[in-house]
Amino acid sequence: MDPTPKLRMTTQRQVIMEELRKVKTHPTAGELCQMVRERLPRISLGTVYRNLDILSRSGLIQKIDVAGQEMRFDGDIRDHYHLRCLDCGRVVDVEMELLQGLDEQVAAESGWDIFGHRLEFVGSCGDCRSQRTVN
Amino acid sequence: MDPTPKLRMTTQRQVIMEELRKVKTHPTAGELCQMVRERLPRISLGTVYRNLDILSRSGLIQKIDVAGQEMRFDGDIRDHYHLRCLDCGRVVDVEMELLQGLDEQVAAESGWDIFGHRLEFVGSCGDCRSQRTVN
DNA sequence: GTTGGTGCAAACGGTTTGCATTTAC
DNA sequence: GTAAATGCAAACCGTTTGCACCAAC
Repeated sequence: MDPTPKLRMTTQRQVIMEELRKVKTHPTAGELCQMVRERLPRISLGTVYRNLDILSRSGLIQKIDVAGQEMRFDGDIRDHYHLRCLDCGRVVDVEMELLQGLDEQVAAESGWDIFGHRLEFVGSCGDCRSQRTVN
Repeated sequence: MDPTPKLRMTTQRQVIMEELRKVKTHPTAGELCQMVRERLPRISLGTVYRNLDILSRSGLIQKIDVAGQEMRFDGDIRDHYHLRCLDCGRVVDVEMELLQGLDEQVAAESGWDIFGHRLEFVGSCGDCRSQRTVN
């Protein structure tokens, strides 16, 4: 059965977590791999993916699969919402209270078990907007 | 510059729209291709993708890129929220009022232009839940 | 010493694209 | 007749996986 194989804290895993916690940019696996390579030049992208998967399953980081985009990762495990720029793709946190009662409302209406919700705002960040008005 | 090439209503495009509007299941491109092939056996998946892209850009259908999943398409173009089953992947509509004022609130807080938001509930549908309790 | 982890490269799967041919207008 | 659309197959790209070697415990 092998219920929960015990995690080993390897150098790679350690550094991946540290680098991810260091930034607020919600990097993709590839971006994070680049960051980690500054300290561990021989780390492979496959290892980064494997660790990001394990760490998010363990609840140590968050996988934020932003709609229709490359997967991104967040060292901040508190539940919060995101805002995505349609022009440059960057993702930032939204400072906003969590919406209360919605999950219960949808559970009652649908008859499903509701685990939670994902709210994502889409727009254009200041930088991209000003570039667009130039054109 | 070629600002907006004029759309031709081909048989393929017509049938793709008809089949998509016929169902409430938010099919993937592959699923829709299968459905369309009942009527046009020689249609290619590439054509389906191209048409889905064109139709959604034209606002005739909706692309619902559910986070981290295969892309799905919706013949219903009214703004509405979705509910996804984590076990079987199906996506259904949520009967719920649109949340008012959130976009303005986030725009004010962030300084971005906000185009809208996407709200997606995740849970387990009745079928999958009952299967799980069996195990 | 055991077993989980790593690096590498190949495979995978959804999506996009190049191109010669067909079709709507 | 012309430009847009099609079918086909290959390319693309993010992600996963198989495997031999390595390292945490």
